[in-house]
Amino acid sequence: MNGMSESDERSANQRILDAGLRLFAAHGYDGVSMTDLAADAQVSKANIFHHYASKDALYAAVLKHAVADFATRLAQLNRDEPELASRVRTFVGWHSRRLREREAPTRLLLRELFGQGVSRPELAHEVFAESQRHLFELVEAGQRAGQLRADVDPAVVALTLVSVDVFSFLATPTLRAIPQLAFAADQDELARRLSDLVLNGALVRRGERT
Amino acid sequence: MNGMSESDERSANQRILDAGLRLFAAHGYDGVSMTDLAADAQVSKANIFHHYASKDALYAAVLKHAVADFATRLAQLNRDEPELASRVRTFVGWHSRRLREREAPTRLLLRELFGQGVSRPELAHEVFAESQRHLFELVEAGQRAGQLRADVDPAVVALTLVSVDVFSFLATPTLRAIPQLAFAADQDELARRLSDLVLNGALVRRGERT
DNA sequence: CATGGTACTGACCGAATGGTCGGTCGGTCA
DNA sequence: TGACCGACCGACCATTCGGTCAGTACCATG
Repeated sequence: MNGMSESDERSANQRILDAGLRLFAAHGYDGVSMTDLAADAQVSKANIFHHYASKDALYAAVLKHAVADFATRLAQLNRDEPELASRVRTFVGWHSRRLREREAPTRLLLRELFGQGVSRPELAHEVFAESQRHLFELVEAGQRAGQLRADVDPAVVALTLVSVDVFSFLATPTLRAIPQLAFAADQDELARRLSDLVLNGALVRRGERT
Repeated sequence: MNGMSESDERSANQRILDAGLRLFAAHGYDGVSMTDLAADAQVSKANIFHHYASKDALYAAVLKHAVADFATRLAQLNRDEPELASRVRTFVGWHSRRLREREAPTRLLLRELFGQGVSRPELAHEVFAESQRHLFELVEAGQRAGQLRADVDPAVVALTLVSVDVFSFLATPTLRAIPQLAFAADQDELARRLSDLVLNGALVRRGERT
């Protein structure tokens, strides 16, 4: 039995990692001091340096965990949905929801992806490329099935979908304050409207209606 | 004649503001020290405090200038372009280009917009809302002219266009490293493909081809 | 010439920073 | 039992932080 009085049975190391994830995600590398970290993890500052050689090393470890966490969950996309429109809608909603429910790792990775982090770009890079790959395949499958135009670049579709998801996630507070855009704070509503736009386009057409 | 030996005839105050813009945009509020600022502006640290009451006050001033700079240039959108498709393409290209050519203020404003700044959200908020308003009008005009579907929400179109622009801007280094997405680093190419997707949609249609 | 105001500086301050050190404690294994 | 080890801590260190202050140089107006 260790000395921890109540609850919080996690190892000190785990608490450090958790605190790092939460604080670095919320305030950025420079916005968090080792003293903050130690207090949040209920650990002595010296103990953090016992587990990690430097603040940089801790940040790197936190980032690595965030990446691992993300990568594991990426594989579970449902491929068996028959209708293409709902497959796209499902992906967008799922992606959008995941950003929010894993807010801390998302923020951390985005910072790296945007090159504003302490520059460990390769990691975030991998995660992003992976999620894009999934979308490429989805679109290409739609093209092979003859449901999607052959002359649209799958990359534009993929880029568009995740861009809107990411932007909506990051700008949520602002969007909520603009009545016309408030819908974007609801992931399902966003998925519905966005996939409709991307699939059907904004121009009027001569023929049918979906 | 002041003591400045060569070139750099700008006032000290202006140099401070410029340094603040550049450094805060690149490293964030916490990532920049007053000593860094002073060195970059070729001014004594005490002089900065002579012009601005605190680091916060300087940051606020820098942010205000960035906003002003942005707002002035926003009004010059060409409304006389007859064809709708090229109007959209023009807007996207122009917007995307402007983010890049005004990189520092853009980064500063985005940080605020994403709520990761020192929380002065109202300012960035205004700028964003304004650019969205322009797009709303563009789309609504298209709808009145019968060129755009009446049942698409102008807000989704607007959100989509700026989302992709912003994401492409922020993630440029990453995008360049992914062959399929490298096109997004070229603003004109991005404008072309994005506006095609948003206007025409990805689904195959029975009738014509654009 | 005095006077006063503004731009500007070097030297300095207490607090906070990332990081170190000597040492305690509880367990493991020979 | 005793040697050893990793987890852990309080106290401490040099440096840097944002900010202050007394004073100088310069220019305008009386």
